[in-house]
Amino acid sequence: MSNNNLIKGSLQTIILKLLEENEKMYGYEITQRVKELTAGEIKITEGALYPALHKLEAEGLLSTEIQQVDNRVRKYYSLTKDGQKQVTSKMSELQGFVENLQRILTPDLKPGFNI
Amino acid sequence: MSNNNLIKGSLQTIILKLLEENEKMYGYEITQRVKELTAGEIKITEGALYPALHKLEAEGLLSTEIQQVDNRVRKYYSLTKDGQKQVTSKMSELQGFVENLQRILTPDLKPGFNI
DNA sequence: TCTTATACCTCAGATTCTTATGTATATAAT
DNA sequence: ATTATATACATAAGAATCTGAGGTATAAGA
Repeated sequence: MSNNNLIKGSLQTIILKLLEENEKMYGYEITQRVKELTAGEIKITEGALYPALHKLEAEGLLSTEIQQVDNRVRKYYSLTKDGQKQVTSKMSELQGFVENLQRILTPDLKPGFNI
Repeated sequence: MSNNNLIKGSLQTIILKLLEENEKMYGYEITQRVKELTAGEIKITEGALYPALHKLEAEGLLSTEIQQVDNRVRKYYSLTKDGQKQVTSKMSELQGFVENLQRILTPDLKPGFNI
């Protein structure tokens, strides 16, 4: 509820990874999934999510498909081929960063820590 | 060397934690320590570091002390009492965020993963 | 009827970074 | 003697990414 400023830079990876697991999702669904997975501790704001989705689409990593559900419009996003490739590299980039972070912040457990 | 955009938000915590372990450090020393701890994978740029140090000092978390070493000026930073308190909360905030990130990104290992 | 939930969107402002630039001394290389 | 690299500080323009507020619209529950 206030540590969300740490998200910067990892939101794209979160979106891509969720779409790798789910085939297709719409924006609102993504916010709810993240809230659910983190017990409400991380809340993706719409002001961050939608611009991020639009950017990923503009970069060719996501494709969209509009559906009508109960008179409501849903915009489904799914990974393109380029997007599928990017998931892997974005994930290892983020994992590598987290490992480096642990190396800096927990100097006691240097050799092999489990993630 | 390009995953540095993920640092956003965690630089303050890195600085505070290093100072908790080292009593006092100067800016250039911090950049070298981080480079050394991460095998050169994370490079703190001066444009990011110095403003961050100044901000932490302005917030009363760090105090400074200038020293002359070989006709060169060094500005040593150390934790104030407030700074010492903040290290703990910033650290648990960051650890909590990383845990939530793992919950989102690695849905396979939900129960108890080691960090 | 009003609030909450669902579902999309934009935009001003804040924060935090990168990259470039500037100053200055010391040392190693050419 | 000069140039490049290392040490050591700093600022500033611009980019990227977020927060928070606002807007539109439908559906369901109080």
